Amino acid sequence: MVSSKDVARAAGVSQATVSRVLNNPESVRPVKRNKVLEAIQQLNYEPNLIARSLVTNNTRTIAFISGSMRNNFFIDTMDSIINLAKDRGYRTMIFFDGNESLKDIWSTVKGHMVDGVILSLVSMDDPVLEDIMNSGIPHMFLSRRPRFGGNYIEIDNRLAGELIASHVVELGHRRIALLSGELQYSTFLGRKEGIDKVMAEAGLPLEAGLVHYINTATLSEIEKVVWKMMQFNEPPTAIICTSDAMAIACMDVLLGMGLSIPGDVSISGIDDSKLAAHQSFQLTTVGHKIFEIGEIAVENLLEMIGHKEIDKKRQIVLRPELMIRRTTARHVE
Amino acid sequence: MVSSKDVARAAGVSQATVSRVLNNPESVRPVKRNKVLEAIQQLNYEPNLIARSLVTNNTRTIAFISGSMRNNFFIDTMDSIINLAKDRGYRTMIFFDGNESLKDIWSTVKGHMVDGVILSLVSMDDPVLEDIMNSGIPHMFLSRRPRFGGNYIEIDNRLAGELIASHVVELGHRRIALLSGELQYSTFLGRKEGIDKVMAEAGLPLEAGLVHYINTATLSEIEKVVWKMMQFNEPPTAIICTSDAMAIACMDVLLGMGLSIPGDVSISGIDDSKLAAHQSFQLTTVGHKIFEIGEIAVENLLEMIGHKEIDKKRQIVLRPELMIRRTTARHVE
DNA sequence: ACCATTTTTGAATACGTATTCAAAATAATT
DNA sequence: AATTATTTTGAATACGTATTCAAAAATGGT
Repeated sequence: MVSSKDVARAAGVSQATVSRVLNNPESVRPVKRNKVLEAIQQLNYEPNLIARSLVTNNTRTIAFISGSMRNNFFIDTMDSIINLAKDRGYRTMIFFDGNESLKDIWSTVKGHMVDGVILSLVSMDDPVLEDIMNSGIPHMFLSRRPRFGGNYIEIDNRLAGELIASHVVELGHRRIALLSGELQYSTFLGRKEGIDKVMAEAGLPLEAGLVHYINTATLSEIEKVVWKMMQFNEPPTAIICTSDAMAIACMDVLLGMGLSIPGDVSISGIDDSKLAAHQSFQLTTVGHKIFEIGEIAVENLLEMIGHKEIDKKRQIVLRPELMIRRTTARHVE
Repeated sequence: MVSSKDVARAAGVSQATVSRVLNNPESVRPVKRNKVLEAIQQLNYEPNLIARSLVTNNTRTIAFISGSMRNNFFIDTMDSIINLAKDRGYRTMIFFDGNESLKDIWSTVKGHMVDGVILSLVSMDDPVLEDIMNSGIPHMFLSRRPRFGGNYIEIDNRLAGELIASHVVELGHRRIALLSGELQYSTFLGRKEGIDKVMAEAGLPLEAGLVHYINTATLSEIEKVVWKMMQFNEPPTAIICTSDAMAIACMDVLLGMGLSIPGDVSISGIDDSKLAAHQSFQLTTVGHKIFEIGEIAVENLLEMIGHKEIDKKRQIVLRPELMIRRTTARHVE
């Protein structure tokens, strides 16, 4: 691999001068500068960003710890994060949970000396959160956040739950099922609280057999669970899913069983991912423009990286809206 | 940031010993080893992977130059690539085209000193391909490949085109439209050739007004184009799209116009992305297990990185299968 | 207890870059 | 032309790690 030393030799200057041509071209006289530029062309030289990072102590890279691409929420946020970061001159490294713990991912992220991190996949009480918040590495939690503290952006999950539950209740449904994510995640806890509140007020507390907690990383239980529920003497007439991804998986199962949506059963999600709006789904859901969530996360992160208002607490809660589409309908006996 | 020197000082050993504990623990006596491990714990030390890469000259990172996440083909391949690479101990950096040229992306990739690259987004005659193939950096082209040479994995695109066109023709369609990707990409060229062949043999050469070349990065023209075609006196009764992503976007437009699929018009894709199989789409398409494509690319790349059969030409062509689902139907006058 | 081997250790160095500091070259002023 | 101020340059160094090489320590055999 050709290095700046090779360029220096070819151009008859010192390595320092080559470095200057790269980082501060005006500081070197045109004659030499051109010689260097020629040599760079000639040798097809590309600066070693690794070595550069070592000395500058910044990588112009941010990390995004994301959930699986099987979930369109993460696709949408990832897309907006990568694109905005790129516009701002930053590269994004993507990390998935897989089966490693957050602790292991965090080790790797720290090792990569990224300038900042966006985390989308933390449970509320993970012991490593303390480390993360004290690490001095700028961070934004996106959607899922610690129980206490941290910089985060999320939608008002409680409200989201209330909006969707009210909608379903108002449509006259009484046997309502809930497919929830695991409650160690702030997102799903908040959503469920909102739903519980509305259901209680409506005098329709959720029945045990109709509430299921799904592993949102794999969604693997959904098929079995939905299939089973629909075999009941009185199957649910509506299934509230606390994410679009679950709703879409759920629809796949129901349609596969030959049921019609919303004829036989109403389905709803939460997130308002891009896919939910597709004419083939027209999923009723609640959310806030997803791309905006990702962008706000990046904007704030870059502010912190740039030391702007460094100690301002960044805890942003967006107000979600109900998107009534075509997977929910009035219940008729 | 705490370095191995700090650990060394705390443990009362040399920095070299700390390094050894990390990379070859058996080579240091248990007494010292434990002291070092304690100090590591104590100081919450994390090795600087950047610095490590600089000296080892490998990053245990591969790059994936991908198309936009708006296209499910790339989501599926990305997912399988990242996961398999992770299992093998490699991290994946994702690069998108955005509006930079492949040349610029390639510069960045080279700067990051990745151990290998998977490219999914090259046109056949891009001048930078020469550089890439001569760079000495192990590479695999995935799906899209150079006109000549290179290591690649793809499906038999010509056959894919033939299969889908035959299917549509056999269903009795005569006014058939084609939504093709741009022909500078091997993928779309091959697919169109297969389609053209079948259409010619059937005595149904494609009419000018019914063939459109779509910018597959944005898909932005699709709405206008489809809308326009459907206003014709004799609109097409089938639209062949040369990617699932186009087909799904196309369906969105048609359904939005109030048309029924396949009642009013048959739609087909190519790729067989996961999403195409969803009950809400049931898209007729042709392809080969996508996850396998990604995995084969990774396997081969890692072989090259590990210098196994280093100079073996890796040009793999998979045989696609026709997946008849529910978006195509017999044409009745 | 002695020497010969083998194992463990630390000092020094390399990786490729940016940056500091002092020297050299140029420009500005008299 | 001589002096001073300014700009441009190169040598040296630092970043944090892995590795080489020689010295030191431990082990084995007698």
